[in-house]
Amino acid sequence: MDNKRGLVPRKIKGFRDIDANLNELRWNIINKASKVYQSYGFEHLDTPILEYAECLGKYMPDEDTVDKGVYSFKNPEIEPVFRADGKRELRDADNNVVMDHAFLSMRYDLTAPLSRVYAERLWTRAIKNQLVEGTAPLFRRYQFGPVFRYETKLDPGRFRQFWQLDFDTVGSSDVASDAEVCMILSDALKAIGLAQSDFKIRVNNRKILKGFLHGQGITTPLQEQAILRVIDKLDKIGLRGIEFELGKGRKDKSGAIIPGLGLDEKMVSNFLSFFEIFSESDMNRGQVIEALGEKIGNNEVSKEGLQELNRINSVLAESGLSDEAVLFDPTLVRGMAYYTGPIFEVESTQFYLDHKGRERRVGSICGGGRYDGLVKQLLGVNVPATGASIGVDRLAELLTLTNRGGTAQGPLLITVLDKEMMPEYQKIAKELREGGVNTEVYYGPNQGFKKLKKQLSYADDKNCPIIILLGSDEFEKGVVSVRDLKMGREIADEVTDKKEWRARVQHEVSRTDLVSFVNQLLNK
RNA sequence: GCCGCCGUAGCUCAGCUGGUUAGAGCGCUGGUUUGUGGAUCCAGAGGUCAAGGGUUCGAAUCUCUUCGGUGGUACCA
Repeated sequence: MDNKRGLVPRKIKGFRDIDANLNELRWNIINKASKVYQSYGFEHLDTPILEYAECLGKYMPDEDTVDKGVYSFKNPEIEPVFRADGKRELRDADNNVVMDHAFLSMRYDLTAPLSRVYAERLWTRAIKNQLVEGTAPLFRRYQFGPVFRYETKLDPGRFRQFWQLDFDTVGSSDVASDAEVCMILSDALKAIGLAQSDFKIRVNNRKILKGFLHGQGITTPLQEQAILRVIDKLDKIGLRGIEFELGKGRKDKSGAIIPGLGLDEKMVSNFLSFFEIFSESDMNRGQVIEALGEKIGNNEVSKEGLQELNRINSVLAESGLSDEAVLFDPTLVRGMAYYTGPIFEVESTQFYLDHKGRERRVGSICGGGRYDGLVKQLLGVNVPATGASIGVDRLAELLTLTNRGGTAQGPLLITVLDKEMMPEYQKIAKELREGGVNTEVYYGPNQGFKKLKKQLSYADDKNCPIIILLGSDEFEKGVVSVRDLKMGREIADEVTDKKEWRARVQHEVSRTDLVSFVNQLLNK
């Protein structure tokens, strides 16, 4: 029996190949957004794909395997191990430095590497206790690139490698910088090509909810998390669903039983009365602030949160961001536990039809918030930070699904009618490239007169704007046949006659005028 | 992770109350056209019916397990 392991070319589950069209879309998103980020003063930072697992804020995995959604493995080289205070290497009984293999992780977002970079720069000051809260330097950077998560269930549109496009401000506790996050997101999405009506930026402040929960006697982080998680589902399951999940639990339409948190009825009704006026309301930002003021009473944390919202509102108002563009939504939660203040989410308002004709939506395309405690794990000091991230792949998917993806433009193609004329083809190609035209000479099989058709379909598949035909006929006349495929595609529906079609798109051009003629066609 | 549905050619699917050589459309290859897109017409290649076990004289069809997909649900630093 043949028990040798075989080789099959295949892609790892949850990863994907990106074709020319998607790449064009992706880079268009990145370039447009980056320009906006730069215009606000953010600098471009890149960090490695791999980091020490401990620096990413995850627990040390005990085996070299995927741990809690993070791809990790043991570094093949050995390095000194540090003492708990981080100031020195750990020593063994003989006073030798302890060496070991560190665990490395692939980054699961761009925020954790940012805090590593920031903390690394301040490290010497921190261990000398020279770092005082409130004096940490300002650092603003943007970053994009792939991040990796080991997802166990791969829903459509959810991948194990995907791109993020982040911008963050570290070192400012002023919530005006949170208002700025909204401005940047709005500018960036518009630069990418979305209309104002295509998206809504929703804003909330964790402090308001937190204070309210405290007022209700919810104090442990675990309880808090559980309740926030339920509230997060409001727009999905509605007030009734929230009522059941906070209380006794419920059965969903598939028959699955969702256990409830078992809060008592009094508390549940308090929650409901807090949220009901905000669920599906069309209050403007000022009205939400007013309504919240009545709801939160004297709770200090909530009041602080409300004041912050107020400040954000006044900045937004002066920045021309309307109540339609940015709205305050006290029911917004967001999953991540590390957010400490204002939180943001950008929701696409677009619907699309899936292949079975069902109406669907892409949902959240950006997210972010203030995370004043993130660097603390590394430096022991709170450093304020806020920022947001555009989900590049989500957004690309949205643009594709709503037919705004576009097709990547191919090069001009020089067909090969006669192999003997290859030097001439190369010469023309060189001239065209020097004239600024992307030019490909056909190298595939099917060269020659008889196989021209194959070369033409190749050009078609590659979305080439122009093809050039040069055989002995043309050569003797000192001309080149130039076919405008781009125009050909445009008139294909109205012109059905083959000969007429060819007459309209194909031109004989003198060899000497070729480059300028081609450029004329391309710039038309 | 849990529950439901599904898994037949590169793609979309038909065939399934078990019965001889498993079909279609699109795509692909060649021809129609010894130098011209899409179209037309003709021909051809391509499948151990997801994998493995069971029931049976006989399984794409029934059954079990695994894997993969999908719709919910949970999780999402």
